[in-house]
Amino acid sequence: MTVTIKDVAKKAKVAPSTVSRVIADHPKITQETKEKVRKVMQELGYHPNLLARKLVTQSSQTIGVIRKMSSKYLLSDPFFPEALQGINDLLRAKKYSILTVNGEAEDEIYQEVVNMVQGKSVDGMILLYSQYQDPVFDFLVEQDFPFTMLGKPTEHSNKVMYVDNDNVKAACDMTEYLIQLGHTRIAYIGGDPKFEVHKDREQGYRQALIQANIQTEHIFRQEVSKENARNVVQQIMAQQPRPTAIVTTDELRAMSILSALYEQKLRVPDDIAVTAFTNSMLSELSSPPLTTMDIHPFQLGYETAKSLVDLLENPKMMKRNILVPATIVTRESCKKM
Amino acid sequence: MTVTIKDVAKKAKVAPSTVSRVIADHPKITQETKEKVRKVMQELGYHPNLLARKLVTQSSQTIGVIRKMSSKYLLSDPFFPEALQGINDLLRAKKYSILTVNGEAEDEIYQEVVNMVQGKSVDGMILLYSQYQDPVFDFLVEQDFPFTMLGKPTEHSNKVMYVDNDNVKAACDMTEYLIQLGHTRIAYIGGDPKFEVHKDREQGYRQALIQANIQTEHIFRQEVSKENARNVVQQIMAQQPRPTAIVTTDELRAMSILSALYEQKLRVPDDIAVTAFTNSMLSELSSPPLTTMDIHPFQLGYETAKSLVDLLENPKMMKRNILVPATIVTRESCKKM
DNA sequence: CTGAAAGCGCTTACAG
DNA sequence: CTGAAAGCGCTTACAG
Repeated sequence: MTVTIKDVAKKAKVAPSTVSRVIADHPKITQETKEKVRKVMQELGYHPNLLARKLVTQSSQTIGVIRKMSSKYLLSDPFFPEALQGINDLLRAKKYSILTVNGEAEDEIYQEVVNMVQGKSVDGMILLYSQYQDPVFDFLVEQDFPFTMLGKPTEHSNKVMYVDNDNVKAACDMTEYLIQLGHTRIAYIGGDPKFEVHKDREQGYRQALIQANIQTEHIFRQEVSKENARNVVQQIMAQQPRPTAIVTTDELRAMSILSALYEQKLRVPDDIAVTAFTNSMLSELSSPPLTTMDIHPFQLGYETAKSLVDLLENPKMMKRNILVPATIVTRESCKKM
Repeated sequence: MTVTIKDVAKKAKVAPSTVSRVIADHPKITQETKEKVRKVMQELGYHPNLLARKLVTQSSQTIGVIRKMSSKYLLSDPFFPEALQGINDLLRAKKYSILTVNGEAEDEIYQEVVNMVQGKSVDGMILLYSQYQDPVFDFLVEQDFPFTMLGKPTEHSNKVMYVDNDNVKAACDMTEYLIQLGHTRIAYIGGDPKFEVHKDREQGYRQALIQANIQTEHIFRQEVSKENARNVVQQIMAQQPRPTAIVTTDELRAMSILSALYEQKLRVPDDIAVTAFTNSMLSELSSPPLTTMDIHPFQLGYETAKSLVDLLENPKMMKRNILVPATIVTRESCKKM
């Protein structure tokens, strides 16, 4: 029913191997035969079966992209679509397909990853998160399977290639920016430090305070939700003297805080300053627009994919990690004290 | 190097076909042989090569999910992650893998889709958009390739299965809601009607006005951007008498409008009411929280995937389309006149 | 209940 | 420059 290389060969009166070589545009086939074969391919409506090619070449030309939704809010974080777009663009250019895995349940993800690797469905993997004691990570390291991470690994960092911002520096820079604006009482609202990114940003915040000789730190760790935001805002406002600025680690978190402040009729930036990370469209569209650390999600994704492809093309390459500089974009959510 | 079915067969002293049957848990193999073979599989660390299986069974157990980014802002629209999650969950449960295609350039997407179909890389496809005269759509219909759409097709709607809201009704309901609140001058801000969803929602808006005997319609079609929002708000405010409510068709659009109103120091809902569609976290987190038409993106995605799997399992099934009811969620962005 | 054989649709040394 | 042959790793009638 489907037309195969043999059908083309028969009709063109050549061997199947010749047809195969024409498909690959092999240099040693005469222009004449190529044209003849191509004409027949046209006539018969032939299209190579990729599955068969993959089986014989032992290469799937496919990359698995693993995303872990540790909580519902991560689903909406605009960081991921932008990073995925970067991965997508690079891989498309390099003729790789993308097989996605995303889920909440750790063991579901783990099982899918194992199947993909063992079943030879992918040539490499990209992990979109970095978490302490992650079974997927451990499995890939143990199998010595090619993969790269968007985010700094918590261990084996000499064996694994990753792409990340310098999150310590980024958070430190953001906090320093607020200090320069005259703030001295600055709160920090981030996520669970079992994720490397949150651990680093907390540390950056602390570092800035220390360097500025500020004694009191205000660290809040929470899932993003409206209720949590109300809670934190209440706690912050109850302090004497109260903080005048809030560093948050992403846009949804920042929006939840803006929302809680709005309910309390607190004005941003007049009553309190708020900052975010990521710099997607949300920072620009929120009211007021958010001063944000632009971590360049697209480029992070792009470079993560590029590192993986480089590794696949040259398995013996020296490992290298890439740090994408993060830059502050100032908008109306902060002002000089 | 990699251990195959043959290696297992040899060591277990059975035929390769027997090993294959053990993997498939074939009922006619004795428990005894099964155990023997499984033990050897364990010892050797055998894992079936999925590529080989797919080749011989002529089935990829993979679905292609096509997303088209007609503009940058669509990248950040929280509708998509939620819908994709629904697709993901259903397909995982049914043991299908997901191959994603997304891009801006129409011909790039088209080329990838053709390759996937011709190359037998996928068993079916899901289209996450519906657009007039879309080459991908035409190709799939012409090939009679199994696919379902999230969104109502512009043509061939008898041949194609789709899942959607009743967008005419949803927009009509939303407009009527505002009318019930006492608004009579209501503006509508949506997207290009070449996309079916926007065509329908415009129509629903019109329908509500007609039913309420309101003569003047205010329709704005625009890409989402801060500048466009400023522009539209300016136009709306310049009218005499000016509209007192704005229907927008998604959350990012609504946020851009809130943002422009905020700049103009116009208060929502006191000076003007604003509504949105989708009802992701953004509606809840924006300031003020948005009254939104909940279109249940997760369920839309889930049902779209389910329809496709049903079709694949039973190619002769009667076509059926699914409409997911949309429901208004009221929040603080509207109030009685 | 199990095995021998053919075949899925391709690629790639090896000859000539 | 092209062909015949083997093989990628599986599954599945067909026998027995």
